[in-house]
Amino acid sequence: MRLSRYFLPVLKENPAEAKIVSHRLMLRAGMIKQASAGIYSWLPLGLKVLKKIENIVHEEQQRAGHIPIMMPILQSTDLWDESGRSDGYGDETLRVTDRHGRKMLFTPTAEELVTDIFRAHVNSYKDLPLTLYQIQWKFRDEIRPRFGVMRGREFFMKDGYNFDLTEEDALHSYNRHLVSYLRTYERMGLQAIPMRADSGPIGGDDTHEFLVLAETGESEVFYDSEVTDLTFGDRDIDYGDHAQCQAVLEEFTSRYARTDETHDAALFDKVPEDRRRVARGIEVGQIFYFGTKYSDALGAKVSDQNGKPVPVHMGSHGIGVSRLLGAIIEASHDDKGIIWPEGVTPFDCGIVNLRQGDDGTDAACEGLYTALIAAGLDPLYDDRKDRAGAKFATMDLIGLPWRITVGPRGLKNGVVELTNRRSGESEEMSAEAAVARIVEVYANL
RNA sequence: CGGGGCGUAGCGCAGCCUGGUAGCGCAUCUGUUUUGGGAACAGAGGGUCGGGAGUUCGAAUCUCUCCGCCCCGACCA
Repeated sequence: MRLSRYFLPVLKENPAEAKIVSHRLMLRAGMIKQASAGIYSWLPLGLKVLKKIENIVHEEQQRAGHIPIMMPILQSTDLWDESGRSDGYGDETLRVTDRHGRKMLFTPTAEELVTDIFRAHVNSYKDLPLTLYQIQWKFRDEIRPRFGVMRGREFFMKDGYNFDLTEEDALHSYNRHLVSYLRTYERMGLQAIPMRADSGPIGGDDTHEFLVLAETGESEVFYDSEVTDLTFGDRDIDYGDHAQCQAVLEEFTSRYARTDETHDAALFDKVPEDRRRVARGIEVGQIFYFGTKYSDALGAKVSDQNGKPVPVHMGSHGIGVSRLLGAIIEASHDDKGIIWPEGVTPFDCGIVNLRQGDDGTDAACEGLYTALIAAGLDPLYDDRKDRAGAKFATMDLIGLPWRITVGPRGLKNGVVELTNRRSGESEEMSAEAAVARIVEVYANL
């Protein structure tokens, strides 16, 4: 993309309403525009990152064998009357009445809808296990929306639902989700720690929340510092293997790590004192096992091996996709702006032309631009006739991980400058070498 | 919902107390000179001062009312 033809409305000054860094930077980098309290329009740069995160979530869900569907944003309240959860979300549920007087609500979560699909079409244990998921807009009429996309009223969420014949199978689904979530967050450059949590209105016995440590997090968290040493990495895992998934769950959840909802001071005291940590965290996901709560209420049964109808065991699992943008920025920024991890960056590399209009630098930049595109990358070329400082400030603000700077001085010696946003380190090399280096970085993701 | 605050140009703000018909910085547009870390000069455009009602000869300013937004708390991906 050539910046001169893009729509990137960056702000030099901080909007007054934004108090935390991720919100400020998203507004300043021209990623979002507030439409009303807790509701945002996604501008081109923000939408690009949102889609990248969405893609990673899709890929990891499907790698785990989960099947994408899409359910409506607006649903009838009938199913909620049936599940007995009409007031489950209370005033957070935004209700509307259509022209015929039918009561509808904006989907805050979709256990009822998905269970209705299941009961209509699945009748045999042979069709299990089944996990359906969607990435779709949700609406919860938060008492006090704040922090930009971190606590919006409208938000983009992946919500998945597993259906299993037995409790044992359903707990494997739970574990499988935990494993797939660990992979998902790591691909975005995030460490999200699973912590024992409270189940809230979804209900259920087993539940873990995934927390990204950040000073601006809304939850207080208590953990054994050893949990921060754990990484999933790129280990090979068979998502169908119960023992393997169970082992990962034990590896990542055996040490003390809880949110304030479930914190147990006596247990925490058993952690060696030098490893006890109290911090704040941002919730970016949660997994639940709730057995037959909804299948009983809604009559979601299958015939078992003996031909007897039995209610299915279920769980539900969520990742806050739009919230993740805020969480990533909270975890990865400096005083100049955002620092995107390569996995989610809106553009792979920036090209800065220090002397726009100069035949030599123009030609060199065009060459780099086409070479990067030919290599399958997505560069952003700042071809505006602007001063260097302004271009660098924009690049730093929007946080692209790599930047190639092209100026007449370097070109005399046949070199361009390759800069890493995170380290700030620059290196001079030929244009070909710079392209090769960036290609290599993204190939290894 | 309880407590606090704000609403004046795209963004950040002053003016309000003590009424006299709107201003500053940034951004934008034009021109000239510039160009290796947010350029300089000259000029220009852009506002029913959140809406309504009232007081007054006269309201951004005083009064009432409605709306919107932000911050602290209870709730949540």
